[in-house]
Amino acid sequence: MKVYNTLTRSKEEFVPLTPGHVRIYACGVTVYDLSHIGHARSTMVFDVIQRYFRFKGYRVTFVRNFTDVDDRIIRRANAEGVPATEVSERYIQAFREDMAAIGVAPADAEPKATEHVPDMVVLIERLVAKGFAYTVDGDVYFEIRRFPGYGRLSGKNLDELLAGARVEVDERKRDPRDFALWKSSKPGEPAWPSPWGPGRPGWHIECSVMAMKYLGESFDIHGGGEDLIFPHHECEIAQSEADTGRPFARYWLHNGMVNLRAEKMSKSLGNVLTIREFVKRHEPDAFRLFVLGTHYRHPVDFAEERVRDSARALERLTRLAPDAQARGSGTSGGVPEELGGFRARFEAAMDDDFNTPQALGVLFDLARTLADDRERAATDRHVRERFVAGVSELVALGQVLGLFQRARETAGMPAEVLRLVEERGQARARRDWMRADQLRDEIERLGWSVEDTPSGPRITRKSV
RNA sequence: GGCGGCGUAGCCAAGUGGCCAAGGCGGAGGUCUGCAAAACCUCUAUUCAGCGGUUCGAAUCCGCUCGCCGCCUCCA
Repeated sequence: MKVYNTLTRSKEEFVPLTPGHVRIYACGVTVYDLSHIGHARSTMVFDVIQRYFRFKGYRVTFVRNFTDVDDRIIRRANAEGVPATEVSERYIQAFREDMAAIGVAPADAEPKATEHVPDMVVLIERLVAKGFAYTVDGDVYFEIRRFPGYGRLSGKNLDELLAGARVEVDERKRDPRDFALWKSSKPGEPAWPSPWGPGRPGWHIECSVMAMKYLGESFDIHGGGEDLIFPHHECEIAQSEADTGRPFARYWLHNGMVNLRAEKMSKSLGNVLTIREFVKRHEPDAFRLFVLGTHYRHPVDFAEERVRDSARALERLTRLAPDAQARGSGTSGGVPEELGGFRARFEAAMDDDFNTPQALGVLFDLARTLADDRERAATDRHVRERFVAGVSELVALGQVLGLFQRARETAGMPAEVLRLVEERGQARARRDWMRADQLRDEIERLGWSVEDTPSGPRITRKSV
């Protein structure tokens, strides 16, 4: 299996530190507001990576943190006149709901920064003791010059970094590029006790501490959005390795951004679409297909129209079996030999740095074969058996990507719609076509559509 | 300015030296059908931003040009 490692800027053969066990840390969100679809993509990408390792038979320990101490959280809390924890808890809850809505599995551990402050203090103390950090007026800074590897991950040249520094120079720092490990808190800000006085941790230190606490001083994969490469991940490496003297994460994986109107989606640009808003209009699996249709390292331009294309593509897979989306139908007995090639191709694609677009291509190829089988299933027993086994295989492979986790939305179908559908069925039975068409129109008005198939009416929610 | 990436059919998107350049959406034709759909089948890039070069052979390697994006500041 090969993965692209940002550290070496090349695809490398993946070999876990402990045979058979993969340890992954993915940077989560800062919980100061609702998460948007850019967060959704990043989270989903690592969800799929994690799922794929399990599919390959690895034991996986997957950690995704919450940053719940941050300037923006404090600002919001002050604006609302509530404690910071109220803001962060609200959005942690929202994040979990959003992730559940789009089928992202919870991580094995989802630690919060505020629950690990004492551990951070300990690490900072050690960095001070070892001469990598210094104290100024209750703040503690990491002295990047003391860590020779600084800049390696992001490919930054230290001199150029200094020249291009756009941050206002803090005269108290020994070097403008030094970053905060600990910030003394002002009145009204959350504070924790420390040898340097009450304060709160800098952003980067939390991930170092939580990653090492849950995964060990060295672990396999550290992931996040590519916008975190510098300075966040660069600083994590410096802090961690300065202390342990050992390699921190061995493979660094970064996902591309979600753009809206050709620009990176971000709060500061005001071009965000929240997950919450998104799922009102689209099926979760349509989003998954949309996201996985582009390789994770590439940027993806968001457009409603493209999600609708994905929704139509999804139909191609789900129409194969009315129950294709039913949970649990993914377990299959024997897969006929002539279908074996699909799984092999699927794995080959995924083994190559999680090439989900190619893996999806395999799924669509399989779907085409099965569609043809279905047409001929009525008259050929062998073909029928192959079709049934093939659909199981399709569902099984789709589930590796996190697709088909829940039954189609008919569960949320209003009783009214159900009643109209039944009435229409009766009208059709007496060949009262006029009444049947009239009922179909009524159902459409309620936001659902009916299609007649050999096995009965198929009701789906109309998307937008 | 520094670093990194991208430019493949109407749209989206794989492919990074050699069978006919995956797959999806859209489109065209056909089969089927109360109707409408859906489904199914077939077709839809002599060509990979442009120009040079290396090679028996390049979308894939090298150089230049043009266009776009990200990071260098909080950011998934």
